[in-house]
Amino acid sequence: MQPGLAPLTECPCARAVATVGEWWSILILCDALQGLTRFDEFERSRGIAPNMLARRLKHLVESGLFERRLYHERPKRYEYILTEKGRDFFPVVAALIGYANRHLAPEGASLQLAERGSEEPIIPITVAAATLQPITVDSVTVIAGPQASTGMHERLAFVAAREAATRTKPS
Amino acid sequence: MQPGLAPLTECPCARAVATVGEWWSILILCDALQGLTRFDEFERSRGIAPNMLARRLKHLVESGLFERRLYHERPKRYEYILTEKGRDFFPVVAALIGYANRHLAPEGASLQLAERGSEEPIIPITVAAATLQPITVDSVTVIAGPQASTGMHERLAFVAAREAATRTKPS
DNA sequence: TCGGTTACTATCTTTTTGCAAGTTACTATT
DNA sequence: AATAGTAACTTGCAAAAAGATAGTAACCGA
Repeated sequence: MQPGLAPLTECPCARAVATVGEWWSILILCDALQGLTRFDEFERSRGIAPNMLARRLKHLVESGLFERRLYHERPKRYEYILTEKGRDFFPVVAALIGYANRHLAPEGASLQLAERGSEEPIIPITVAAATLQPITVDSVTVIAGPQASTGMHERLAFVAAREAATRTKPS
Repeated sequence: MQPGLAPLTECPCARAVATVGEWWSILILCDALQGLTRFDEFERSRGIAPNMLARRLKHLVESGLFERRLYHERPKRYEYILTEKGRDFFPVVAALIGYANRHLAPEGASLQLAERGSEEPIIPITVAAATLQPITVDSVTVIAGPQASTGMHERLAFVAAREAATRTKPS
């Protein structure tokens, strides 16, 4: 009755989580977006064990978020610089920082976003590109995209049915 | 020379990741934001093992993102409904979906955001609340918040120094 | 009474994490 | 020349977490 699981790899969230979804990857990206590039900088910044860091960096390089670049021959020294794909992850990190400062920092923020230059604090919000209307549960849903599989369509149909049912008998 | 690690718990990213940072939590939230509420709905939606699901749900309830509500006495049946804190995670999920559709779906999107009602597709962007300017690596930095510790200030000073250095000798 | 539903727990195996230590290849200092 | 330091890792191993499978408890409906 309920849709079989739409293949895990089809959901964009699942893909994102498979790429950057472990604990450390997000923190490493966060550091990188703040300008860190070198192995020992990441290592010391979070106190991550070097084997973990090596694994995560390898994965992130393979995923195309970092480029491993030789910056010094003899001895070979590498740094990890963000690709365009990596840099474009910033909005997600920004949204996460916004969320954390709203809900997970009752005593006040320790870190916030600011305009580069003026240092004017920024509060991040996620909006629809076309209308600039904020994205909320009440105003926005998900729909099938052009490449949606049959399974995905079934799943969305199921969710829509559930939603209609709860609206009839709200609480 | 380099700052000792600012305590892990102080970085908003680290807090967010500690709360919702595992693989499954984000996917469960994603489902919940689409309207699923019941144990077996989550279970079938992703094919998650029931022990895992129970653990994750417990954690999310303890973190205040879900409320476990009895919807049927005898036999006791519970559903998991999002709290305000849980619903406010939607912008982060939306940003993630946007990222995944841009960079991780070369063949095209299977799932996209849309206006509730009109079903008009929406592309999510993260902007500064005050100016509505998009948040990018080039235009936005992080600065210390009012509650920043000494360690955090040191860390940011280090990052700023690094950045100044790379600007002098760019590549 | 037999099967089905819902919401789990229990057990066990596999995988991942993370600490500690070691390695390689240099440069800089004494 | 010997020692110390830096940078970027790798290796080995114990502990923790994940994940598959199976079982339980309380009902309902035919």
